[in-house]
Formats: sequence, C-alpha cells, structure tokens
Amino acid sequence: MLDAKLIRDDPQRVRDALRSRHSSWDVDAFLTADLKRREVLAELEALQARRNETSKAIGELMKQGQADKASASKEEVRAINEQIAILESAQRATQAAVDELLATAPNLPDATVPVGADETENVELKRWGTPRDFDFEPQAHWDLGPALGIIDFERAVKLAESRFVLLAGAGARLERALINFMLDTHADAGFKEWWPPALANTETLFGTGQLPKFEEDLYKTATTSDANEGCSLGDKVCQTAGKLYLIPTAEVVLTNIHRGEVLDASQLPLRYVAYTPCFREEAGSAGRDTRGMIRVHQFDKVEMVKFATPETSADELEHMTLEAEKILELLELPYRRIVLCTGDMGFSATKTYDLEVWMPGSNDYREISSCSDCGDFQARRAQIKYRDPAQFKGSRLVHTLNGSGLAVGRTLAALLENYQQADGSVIIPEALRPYMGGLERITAS
RNA sequence: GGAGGGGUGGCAGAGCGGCUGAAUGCGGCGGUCUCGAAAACCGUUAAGCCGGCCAACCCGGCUUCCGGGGUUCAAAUCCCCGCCCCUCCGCCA
Repeated sequence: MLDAKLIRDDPQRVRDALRSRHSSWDVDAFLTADLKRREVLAELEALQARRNETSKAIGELMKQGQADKASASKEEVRAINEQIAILESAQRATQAAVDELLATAPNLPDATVPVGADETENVELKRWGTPRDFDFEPQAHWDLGPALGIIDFERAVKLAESRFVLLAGAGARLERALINFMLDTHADAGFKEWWPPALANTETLFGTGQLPKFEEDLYKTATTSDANEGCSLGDKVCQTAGKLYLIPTAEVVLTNIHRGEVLDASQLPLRYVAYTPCFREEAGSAGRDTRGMIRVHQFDKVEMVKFATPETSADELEHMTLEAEKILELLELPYRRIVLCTGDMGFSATKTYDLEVWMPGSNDYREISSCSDCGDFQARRAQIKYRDPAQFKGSRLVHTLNGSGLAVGRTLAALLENYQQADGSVIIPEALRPYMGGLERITAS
C-alpha cells in the first residue's frame, strides 16, 4: 500500500512512477476521493465534539443533583446524534472509496530500476557458469523424466488435472533431496527455519498484496472456513471473507508472521526460510509452458523472507540474491541474473532480481528465482513496524523482502536437462549426493 | 462435537455507566548520583486520523480497550451476534 500522504503531497512523482510501470491507477481519482473524505470527516468530527461537550455538561448537572436542568441538553444530543448517524454512513462510504483505491495501487519502483515496458527491457546483470557443450541432442526434461520413469505426467492428470506433476522413485527422492539441501544451506547462512500453514486467510493475503486484486490467481474452492468472519479490513476486501486460500508462495505466510507487530530494532534484520508447497491457478497463462514442470498448479519452493530497516533493505536484497545464487553455484547450474524493468515488476515490489537457469532442452534461460525488496509497501498493509528508541520516537514501518531459494520443481527440471548423458541417464551433482543416499546417477529402471 | 473461562497500552495486569485514554508493575527514554557503570531515586512514555498554509516542535479536535449491532444524554464498563484464545471431556493422523 502506498503512503496516502505521499500521494497527496507529491502527486506528480507518484503519477510518473506509476506511469513508468505501466499502471493505469488513477492518481486524480484518489485525490478527489481523499478530499471528499476529509470534508465529510471534518463535518462529522465537529458534530462529535459538540455532542461530547454537551454530554459532559449533562454529567456535571447530574452530579450536582440538578437532573431537571439537563433535559433540554439531552434533547439536543439526541438531535445531534441523528445528524451524526447520517454523516457516519457518508464517512464510511468516502473512507471505503479511498481504501479501495489505495488497496489496488502497485508499489513505486526504486530509483535504480531500469525503465522499460515489458520483459524484453529487463537488464541482464551477470552470468555465471558456461552452458555445457553437448555432443548429442539434449532432451527436454519432459522427455527425460518419463523415459527414466521418475516423472509421470499422464497419471498426474488422472489424479488431478493437467498442469500437475507426479514424481516417482529417484524423482521423488530428488525433489526431497533438493528441499533439504536448500533448507540446510540457508539455515547455515543464518536463516531461521519455519514450517508454516499452507492455507491462509483474507487478512494474510491482503498483507502481502495478493488480495483484493489478484484473487483469480489463488485457489480457494473447497477450502472455505469461518476464519475470516470477523475480518477487520472493511466491506470491500471482506467480500472474500470466510475463505481460506492455498498459499501461492511461502512469502505470504512468512511475511505475515509479524503482521500487526512492533519489532525491536535490535532484532533486525530478521532472516527467515521455509519450505512449502505453492498453489497457483495460472489463470491467463493458457497455452504457455504447457509441457513439463515449469508452470504447474502445485510446486515446491524454498522461500526466504527478511524484515529489515529502511537503511539496510537495499543491501539485504543484494545478499538475499547472492544466497539464492549460492544454491545454483553449489549445484553447478549455469544462470544469469537480471533486474526487472519498471514495466515487468510485480505488484508489491520496488525492485526485483530474477535468476534464470540455463535449460538445454529449451536452449534458453528460464526463471528459477525472484528476489524482491518490497520497501514499506507490505509493511503498511500488514502493519509491521519497528521501534528504535535511540534513533526516533514511536515506531516506523519495516521493509520486507522475499526471494525464492529456489523453486524446487524447476531446479529438478534444470538438473535433469543439464546433467543428462548420451544414454539418457542423469548424473547427480556432488553437492546433492549426501541427500540422495550417495546415489551418483539416475538410470532408467 | 459437548461444558466452562477469557480477549485492555511494547509486555504483564487492574478497571462502581460520567472525574478512565485508561491504576500498578516491567520495559523504553531523559535526568540525579558516579571516574564510569550497576543499584537507587525523580521525571517521562499508546496508536491512527483531521485541522492550525508547508516541514519540525507544539496546539486543538475526532476515533480507538477483539469485530459488528443495540440500550443511554453518556459504554472498556450493560445487552445481543460473530471471531479468536485457554481449560476440561469426546473423537482423531
């Protein structure tokens, strides 16, 4: 959520920033709605002040035993209350209009983000490793996996529907090995491990920005409960209340761990990591990546989340990205890092690095991690603050960051393609062998 | 699923319907003392919003004691509904 005060004070800056990320969010509609809101509020508060004053006077009279003198004042307050009731509903409406607009505004890009229209204008920052030179035609993982008997796409469809994956034998073991390898690596680097719920309520998904704007991306069928009955986010957002959603990423739950809390500056930065399954409707991606396990409805991910002060969040983003890259380097998978341009960034991010791994089967780099600094955007939605008495009075919003470290299914696919041999077998990279019971090679069985 | 108890400030924990935005303790901040620190003592310390042209300080107002509704001139305090938490029982991976 953007700072309403910033929009009011410097609308042109906001207008320019939003235009650079190709948002159609209407700054002027907000300013108009906000002005209206303040007008109504001023009127309402004047009446409330009058009522409070009169009521107090009645209290004095009652105390002095002059109850008879109070009846005129009582009548006056009754009249004021009728007007207040009318203004209150007007105030609720104007406030709701402002909240609704605010809830749908994307974050502003950081000054260091390159300006661009779409993914073609993202900027490559580095490359690591050299794509292998094959002396045979490398296969895609959707051919390798089934041939090895470790991925079964057909039966996954039978169990659920298309875009689901069924792993078997060494494939299932490899998935589990990767999860443990990634968790151990990040934990060794100082990330605290968590095991969160895979379903989350409305307020949680509002906090990280998935709701109210992106509900169609989330799974919610057959998972309703009463958990949001007392939803405090206002009518518009709470139309979705009463539902639990399958999390699209652990970012959602890890970030909301501290929703509504005031942290102590001495705790920061907090570095968290968790493995969870992730669920995405993939609405609107019909026809894209229909083969293989690149774009599926359920996948595993090891996710990093940080809470940092505004002063350190830029640094923390660099370190988090390096931490994700560490996994690729330990697995010796060639990759590149790109910085997303303004037009390609996600809703909540001020800056995002994507890591793309080399996929010989597609002869291309494919996204395998996305690391973002969300600034105070999510912290404002989720009310996550910190206190630093030596530096300032009261509390301030923290900065939140998140990054995949890594998407597990895509890593598995990348391993198959990069480590495939002419005979169709796949070598296990050394870093992973301890997690595979010493297995050095997957062969057809 | 059944029975009971509870949700108050950063935390713990009081709170006869008006003098309670809220006692007290802890924590934080400032000070006294000290070479310095600890201890002790003194003071101070909730948030959000609106306004005072802008910003800091400050001043005024409104709202906020889980959420929503009701009673009343007046609600943290009374009534109703909901949510959440705790304890006991039942069932269960």
